[in-house]
Amino acid sequence: MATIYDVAKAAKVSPKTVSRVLNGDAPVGKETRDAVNAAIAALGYVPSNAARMMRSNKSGLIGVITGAISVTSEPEQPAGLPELLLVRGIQHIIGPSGKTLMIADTGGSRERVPDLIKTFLEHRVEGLIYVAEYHQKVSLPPVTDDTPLVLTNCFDDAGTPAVVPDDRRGQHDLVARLIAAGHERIAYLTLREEIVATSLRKAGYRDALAEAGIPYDPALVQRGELDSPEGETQVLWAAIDRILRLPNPPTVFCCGNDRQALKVYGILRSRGMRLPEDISVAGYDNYRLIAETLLPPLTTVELPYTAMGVRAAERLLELISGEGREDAGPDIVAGPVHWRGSVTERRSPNVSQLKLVRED
Amino acid sequence: MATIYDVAKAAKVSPKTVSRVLNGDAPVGKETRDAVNAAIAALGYVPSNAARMMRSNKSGLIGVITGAISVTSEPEQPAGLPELLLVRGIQHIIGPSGKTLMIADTGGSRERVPDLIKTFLEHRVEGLIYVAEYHQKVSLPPVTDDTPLVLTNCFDDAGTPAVVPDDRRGQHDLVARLIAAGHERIAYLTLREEIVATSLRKAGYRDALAEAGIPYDPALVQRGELDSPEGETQVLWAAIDRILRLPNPPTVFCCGNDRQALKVYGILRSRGMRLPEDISVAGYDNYRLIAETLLPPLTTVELPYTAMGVRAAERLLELISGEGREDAGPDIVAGPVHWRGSVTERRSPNVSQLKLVRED
DNA sequence: CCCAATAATGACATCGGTGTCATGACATCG
DNA sequence: CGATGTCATGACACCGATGTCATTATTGGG
Repeated sequence: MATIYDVAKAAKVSPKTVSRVLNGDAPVGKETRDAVNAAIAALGYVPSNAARMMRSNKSGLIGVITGAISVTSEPEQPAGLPELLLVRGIQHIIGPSGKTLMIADTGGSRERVPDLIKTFLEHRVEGLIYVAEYHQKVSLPPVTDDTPLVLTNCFDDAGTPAVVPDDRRGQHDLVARLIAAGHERIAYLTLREEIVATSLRKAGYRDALAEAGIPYDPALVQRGELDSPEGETQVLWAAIDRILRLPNPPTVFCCGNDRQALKVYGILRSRGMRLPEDISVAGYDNYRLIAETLLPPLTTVELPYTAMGVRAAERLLELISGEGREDAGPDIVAGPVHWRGSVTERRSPNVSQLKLVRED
Repeated sequence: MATIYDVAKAAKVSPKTVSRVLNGDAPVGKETRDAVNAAIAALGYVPSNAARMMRSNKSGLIGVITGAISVTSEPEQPAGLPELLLVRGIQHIIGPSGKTLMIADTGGSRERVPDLIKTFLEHRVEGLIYVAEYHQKVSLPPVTDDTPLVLTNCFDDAGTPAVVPDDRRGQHDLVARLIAAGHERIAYLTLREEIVATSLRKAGYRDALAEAGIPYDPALVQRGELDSPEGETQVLWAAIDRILRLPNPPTVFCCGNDRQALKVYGILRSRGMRLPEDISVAGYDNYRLIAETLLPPLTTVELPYTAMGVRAAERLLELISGEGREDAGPDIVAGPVHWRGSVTERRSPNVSQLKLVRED
């Protein structure tokens, strides 16, 4: 590959002049500039980032660590889409900033993280973003002090800058909207207990009930997922069965996520119920491939992955430029409710009022 | 950040000796080695890839160009999952090879591709992989001769090394399996006509019919998708309605993809049909989130994205090492049929014989 | 016991750019 | 008209590693 010296020789100028043409950091005579540009084109010269970096000590690189690329476990799960959307949000900010994203994946095994960090440090990345597959607590090996780190979709005990979803508020907003539509008996099928989101969302569910003065009925809240994916359908079947046999059954099922809602559609229909005439269903995630494709389309809460990615990238850029503070606590990002045909309006809700709730 | 000189000073040796400890390319006395390692740890020294690269001219980087990260159009589509799986396959090969992946995305606009290529060349990537979102023909701007390029999920007129899915054979295998299960009236709901996959799969469908001596009935093949996502459900409704009103209706619907199959489930059920007792359904893609979650689980053909990524990375590594030929034509990768509960066995098929078909 | 091979280490040049400083040719101003 | 400033350009050192070659100490073979 041609170097700046080759170009200089071809254009009969000094290497430094070629450098000036490339960077425009000092005036260059028009004829000289043309000659240099011609030589560059003729030789197919592309400047070497490595050499440039040697002097400037600026790599222009941002490192992203994710498991999206090769998740081995949980085969039926969305498999990386959350991380994909997060990375998309990150790219949305990093791209225009002139920096380049380097993405590495853990290959599903957490032990590889230190290796990846080391590789990134060798490339002298200016900042690091760690992306988790679902909202969780993590503990990463320490990185250098010089290189800022932002956690996304996760947090740690050390108070590392983090961006997480507002699960509590999301569930609250959905349930509040259901109540506004006239639902009062609201069943809730949860995800696994250990998941951070589960407790937060349960709290949000109770918040909304309390606000509306509706008593909390534990019989309406059933676990719809096991630790292992085995026999999941049966668990869900049993949970739904228990709830529907209640003396005062619910008018709507809130599901732990859209995928669970997809299963619930099948189970309810196999029991001969019509959706949404006989029973309403709501999900969580706004996993559009499911939510928008299902018949009827699914009412759900958006997990604002893209927005979180945007926020994480912004925070990282602030930290790099020295503006941001390391200790500013986690950023909590809420996503909107998407109201679709899977929930009946039992009475016309005062939507304008709810919009205020949504936007405050 | 500490340099090799800092380490050398701290360990009271020459920089070159530190280099030797790092690379193990010449014998170093035990005491010296320990002293150097201690100094490295104390200073938190991480070697600079840029400086290393200056001498060796080996970047150890592989560039991947994809639209996965920020697809703007087609909101309901799988949105990048195919590319995600492809990248996973690529990573599976590149990671162990000791090289590092750099992933850049087009941000949905093809015009950015030349820019991305330039950025990669500045980083002196050793090879490039272009990943398309669906099987299609592309025409990329020329890259340097030194840097090998492999197209994945796409191909061009110039005969650039490429890896594409075997849509014809995939559809053939599925239909052959349906026939083996006793189905003879097989409806086929297609995707958009312009898509490469559509014509290939239609050919595969006819191949399988011909092999079994079943006459081709054009009335059973209906377009189930429009150019724009508007009114998609209506089109599908109409297509299904036309087919079901035939004097000799089908026993199974083959869908253009799993997402379409999800919609077809809803439509058939809203017509009061039971799945799979009254009618069978098959998909394409093996989009597991849908195929495994649906009730009943969906029979489908796998689009072997991961395998294609693996193959593309292998080919690229061959090209980089000089083994591979530039002109070896496209690699066509077939995926297996996944047989699940959405298709009834009308007669016990000779599966062992089919397995042979599958594995040859 | 001498010579050759090997171990262990360092000095120095080099990779491809860019920052610093110097230089000469004009242009402008008081 | 001389002093000063800007334009246009080049010489040279430097960033942080590593390849080459040189140097010294040690070991083994004949």
